[in-house]
Amino acid sequence: MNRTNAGAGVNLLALRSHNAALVLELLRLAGPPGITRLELAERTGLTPQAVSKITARLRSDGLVTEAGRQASTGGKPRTALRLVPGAGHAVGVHLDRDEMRLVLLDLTGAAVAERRAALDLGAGAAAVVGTAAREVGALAGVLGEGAARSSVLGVGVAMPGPLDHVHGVLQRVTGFPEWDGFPLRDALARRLDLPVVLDKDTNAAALGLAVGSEGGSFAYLHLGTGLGAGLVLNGAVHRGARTGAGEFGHQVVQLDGPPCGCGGRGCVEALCLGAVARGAVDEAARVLGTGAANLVALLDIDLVLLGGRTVASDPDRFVRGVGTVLDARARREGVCSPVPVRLAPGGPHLVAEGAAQLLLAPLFGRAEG
Amino acid sequence: MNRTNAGAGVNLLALRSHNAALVLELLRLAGPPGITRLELAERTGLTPQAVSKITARLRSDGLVTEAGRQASTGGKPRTALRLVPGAGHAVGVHLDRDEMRLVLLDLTGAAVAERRAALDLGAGAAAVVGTAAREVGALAGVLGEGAARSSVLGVGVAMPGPLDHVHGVLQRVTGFPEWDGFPLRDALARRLDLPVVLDKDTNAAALGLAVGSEGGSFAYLHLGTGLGAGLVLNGAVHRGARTGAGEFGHQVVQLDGPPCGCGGRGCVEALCLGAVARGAVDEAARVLGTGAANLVALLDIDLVLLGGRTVASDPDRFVRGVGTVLDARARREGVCSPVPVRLAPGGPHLVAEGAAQLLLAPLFGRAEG
DNA sequence: TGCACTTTGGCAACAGCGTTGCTTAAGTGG
DNA sequence: CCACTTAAGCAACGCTGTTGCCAAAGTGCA
Repeated sequence: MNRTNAGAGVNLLALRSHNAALVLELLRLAGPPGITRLELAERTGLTPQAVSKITARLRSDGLVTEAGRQASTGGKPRTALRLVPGAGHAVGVHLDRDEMRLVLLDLTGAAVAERRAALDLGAGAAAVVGTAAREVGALAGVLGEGAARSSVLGVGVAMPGPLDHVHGVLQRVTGFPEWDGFPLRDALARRLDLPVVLDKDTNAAALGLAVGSEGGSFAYLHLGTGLGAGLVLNGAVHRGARTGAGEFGHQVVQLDGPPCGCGGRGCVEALCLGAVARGAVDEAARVLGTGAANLVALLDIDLVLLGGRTVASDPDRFVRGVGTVLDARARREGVCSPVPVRLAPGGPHLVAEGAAQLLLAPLFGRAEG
Repeated sequence: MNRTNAGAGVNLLALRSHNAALVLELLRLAGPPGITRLELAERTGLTPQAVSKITARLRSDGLVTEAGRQASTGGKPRTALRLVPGAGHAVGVHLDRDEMRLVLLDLTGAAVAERRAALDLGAGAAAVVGTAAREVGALAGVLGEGAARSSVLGVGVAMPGPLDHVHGVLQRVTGFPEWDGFPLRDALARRLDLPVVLDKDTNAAALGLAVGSEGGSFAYLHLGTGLGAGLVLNGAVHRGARTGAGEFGHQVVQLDGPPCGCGGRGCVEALCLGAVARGAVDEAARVLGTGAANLVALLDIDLVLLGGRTVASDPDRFVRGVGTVLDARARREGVCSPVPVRLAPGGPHLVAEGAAQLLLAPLFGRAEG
């Protein structure tokens, strides 16, 4: 359940869905081999009987099924339970600078289908919404027209910020002033007659990476044509009240440094991309590492994941360079185990998959934060 | 309730205490004038009847009492409810470099008594624990020996980090290696036979400031002999898994800048305090503002509060200087309303009061994060 | 092959939560 | 004085997780 803000009173209905979501989340983490009722009971702190009742409900709803038995330990063997992949689907749309990537995920988060299309933001809102709607329709078409089709929970859309994920409104699309303040979520929702959720690309990526990992905190640093971050704190994507969190590119790491396109001076993004343009990848990694170290120290992050086209152009050097800075900083602070740096897994569909996870998340108790 | 980690299953007992805590939190926010049952129902989302039952329990527990009636709006006037201040107390201890400050708070967070004592960390753990225990005993003595005395929930201790608030163990006390790894919480708890909670001074300050404000996110920047931060995200103190969050002083804002005592270069703390030492307060404020702007952008913070002896020496210039940097950054990013900067309220007892709040917080549903 | 033992997991009864429907209490206003 | 309005408790209820019990389904030794 959630924070102590307004309307956080919990009645029996809320309790039920909370516990059901908790069980679903553990089932999702368990993956195809499944998890037994007694393990669920142990991990939730609920009694085995409560878990039996909850899983019985989930089974009769078609979300969960039995999946064989485990080896006996001297008595009746435990029955494994697992998610029914086809019980729910979600579409994820990644609107990037020049192309649109779409994925269709099942309940377990596995990609069922993918699509790509060219994207021209200059064509205006109506055209883009139309294209997106057509692509979503075509993608969902693989499910046929029966129950599978109606299992689509909705569409998640991820794109570069700034935007407002609460209201689903774009604030600004650099280079295309006609998009200022466009209510993309509602426009697409009306067109598709499906729930739509809008979020920043970096947040979607972070959510995609957070799925399948328990609790923990990490930062996803995306270095492509720009530099941004997605933050996961205690297992939840941290967006801030205005979806502004993760603005990492214009962190100043060199007071009165070289000017940046944003009007500031000494921004990480400018220093980083400038170095890359000069072919000084190691220097770029060192700058990125400095920003990452600031972030890690400020938030006590467990893990740093790197991604984006620029990183992908020389992944090892970036990972090594950032790691070196973090290690040095950790050693100075007397921390025993430095924060690990890794290349973000997931490949080119990471953002689209994360966008789809925006709709799956509520099922598994990951509230929108 | 909390995150989806382990043991987050919610049974009826947990539900009851959650809703009770929610009601208590609203009663605390309402302060002396109190709040009516129907308002509580509206704000919690529970039915009036549920609130009646919950408040009846709280009244029979002695935590809540009726406090007059509101003006009628044409029918039976609503009855206001308020906390019973004396129903619970908590002691807060602030261990600073050279002195120890203690406060005794009642359930509403009001200071009932205060004490000060000299502190010599060089005297060793046993001596300090002894002094602290005596001071706590003397402070609690004002409650007499009856029910009031037994209403003391425990003792919160706040001191400079690094430390581990989960295990209540100090990691390092700069200048006094004999304190490395000292289990202060357990030592004091055994001595006092009371629950003890340990946290960083900046976190305690942030908690103290968070009490009485709803939801929201803010950063408390403390500039004294060092520079640290306390972060409150969505109404909860963000500590990180290792109580490391808020390490703000050694954020690098000038790559390869002047060396800092920590071994790094271009840390905010070194630049800031260096400027202050040179009498360049405006420059110090500008540097602090740069770090603050980084933090605000990264986390989408609503408010920045400044405190600490150095800030107190020229508060207006610091507030103005930091505000200028934040405003400029906000304007560049096209944000309509810049993040406000204010002097932290609360005075010299802020940290000690926050330390005491560490024990009151669970009653009001503010889980330890 | 049979029986004792272990372990799983459903059934039934139960306590306790918030909810609903209703009644009583305590005001206002004509 | 009485009709009306609003607050808040009482009683019955549905639903939650819990407890106690028992059938089901294995293992392992005689």
